[in-house]
Amino acid sequence: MSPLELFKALSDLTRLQSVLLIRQETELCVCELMAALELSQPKVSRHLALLRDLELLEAEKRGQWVFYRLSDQLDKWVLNIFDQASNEQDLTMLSHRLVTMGDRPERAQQCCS
Amino acid sequence: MSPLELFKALSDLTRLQSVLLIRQETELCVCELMAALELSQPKVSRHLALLRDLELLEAEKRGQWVFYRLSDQLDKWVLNIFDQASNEQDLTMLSHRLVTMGDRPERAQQCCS
DNA sequence: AAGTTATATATGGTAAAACGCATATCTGTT
DNA sequence: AACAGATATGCGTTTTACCATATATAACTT
Repeated sequence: MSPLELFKALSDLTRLQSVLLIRQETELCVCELMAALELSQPKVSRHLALLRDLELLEAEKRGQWVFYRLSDQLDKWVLNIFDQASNEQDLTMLSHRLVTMGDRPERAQQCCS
Repeated sequence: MSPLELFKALSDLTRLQSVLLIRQETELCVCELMAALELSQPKVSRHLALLRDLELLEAEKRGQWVFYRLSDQLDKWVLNIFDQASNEQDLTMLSHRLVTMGDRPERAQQCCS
């Protein structure tokens, strides 16, 4: 992954929002991103496939859903750039649509204190 | 300047190299960038104009030359992203072509200790 | 003033990216 | 088995980005 490849990957609003929202939420499935971004399924799926091919995202199929999360291979400089962008990019509207969406897939508890 | 606008600006190799080389050299004129990047004059000029319109670069005409440098209005997060990219982008070949180019415009001394 | 150098921009062509729609696949359900 | 939901992909179209060439402008030189 070169800086140029990263900047190309993030130079589309759908992909930028997808990456930053996934980073914030740890993982999201396609239907959750459809709801948050208010976009069609093929459009979301195609952009996620592109990010997966670049190894920015990893996909895991669980039942009928495919969950995407940040690759655990990401270099620090990539994560630093995500951080800088996150501080400038407002995700509150997207998060809100996530919380209020219907039929959100349930997930195992991340924490059991 | 939004993250999306910045990533679009940096998602082209000519623009990415121009910005990082200008950042390293403080300022460069069009003919120096032509020599360093080995590109045609209209190509360099057009990409610099785009970066200037986005207010990433400032242009100053001095005699027959136009010198470009980073805008002094840049937010910290933008500079941080430049830093992260600089660490990953090799500019040694470009710097070398700068040093060895013929008819390089002379500049006032930056320092007079 | 005529020529040369440095830079900017207009134009038209080409290639890449993104899109919408249709469809295929896979999983779970009745 | 039939159906419904979730995801991926094939395909034709549109949009966008980039480029090369030509030309315009400004400054310096002789």
